[in-house]
Amino acid sequence: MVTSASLPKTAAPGPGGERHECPVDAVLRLLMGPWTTYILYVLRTQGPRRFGELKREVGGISAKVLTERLRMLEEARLVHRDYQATIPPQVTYSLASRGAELNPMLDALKDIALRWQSEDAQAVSQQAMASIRQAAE
Amino acid sequence: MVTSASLPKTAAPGPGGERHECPVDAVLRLLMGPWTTYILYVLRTQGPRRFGELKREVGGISAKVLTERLRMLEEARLVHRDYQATIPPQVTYSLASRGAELNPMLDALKDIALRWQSEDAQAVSQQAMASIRQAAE
DNA sequence: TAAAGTAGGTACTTAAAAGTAACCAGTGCA
DNA sequence: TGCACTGGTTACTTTTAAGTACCTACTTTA
Repeated sequence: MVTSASLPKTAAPGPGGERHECPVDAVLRLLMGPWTTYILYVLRTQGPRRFGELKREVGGISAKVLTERLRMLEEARLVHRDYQATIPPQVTYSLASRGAELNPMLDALKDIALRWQSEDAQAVSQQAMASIRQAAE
Repeated sequence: MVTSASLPKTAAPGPGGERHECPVDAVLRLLMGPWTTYILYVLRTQGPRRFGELKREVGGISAKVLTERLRMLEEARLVHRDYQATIPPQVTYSLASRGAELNPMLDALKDIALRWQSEDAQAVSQQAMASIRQAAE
């Protein structure tokens, strides 16, 4: 068993026990599942969306998982849920202020990710060129 | 099935199919599993470490999962593996330059995470105070 | 002689997450 | 009349990830 006192503040301790010690990990756990960043991306770029619209735009997601994700994001106050008890009911989801707070971080992450991707693509194409040259000998 | 052409560049497409479309998601997938950020944290703050040391410092992790994570981080070139074929063999892991590139992003994420954590703690304590006042009436 | 440490690998089990399909109420539309 | 739309919920199945335990080969130490 891991003694929590011995763990640094940014630790992600054992899966069984005392999880929510590291705030960084807590935020990463919000973003990590499949679909989550995609949902946030749609709300960021397309603006507020109703449940059905969201489900159609995030093509392939099931209603169950979309509901789970939205509930989780709502609980973390990253998105806001507006329920109108009309018939049929009208539920609109929008990015809350906390969602917008993530933007600079996500943009920085995007810069890194794109740079690495192009570096890797370059490395792969160079490898391919090398093996073509080798085959030509 | 989702047509990849219809997906925005930051999409995290269906779990079955074409995953590695979104570079942001690709990086998040590196960081997300349990232990991963912890391993990087140890290498960032403590410097290069051997396998056994790492296993002891990341208390509670199994050799299997530590190996998996290190292999994944090595393949993504976040971590460098130095193998010395001595007897017994000596394997040292260190943070590669790509690992250091993540630092600004992780620091920004840490700022957000800590702010949210303290905000939430404050909200919880205010709620507790309110229910105490209510009980006192 | 036997245990402990080196850096893992392999097989099996378990638990969590995701996917699939059916269903709800109430109304509009053909 | 019967299907589709609204925003989900529930039960069931499948997939995936993680955990546990045991194994290697060689050396040092007690």
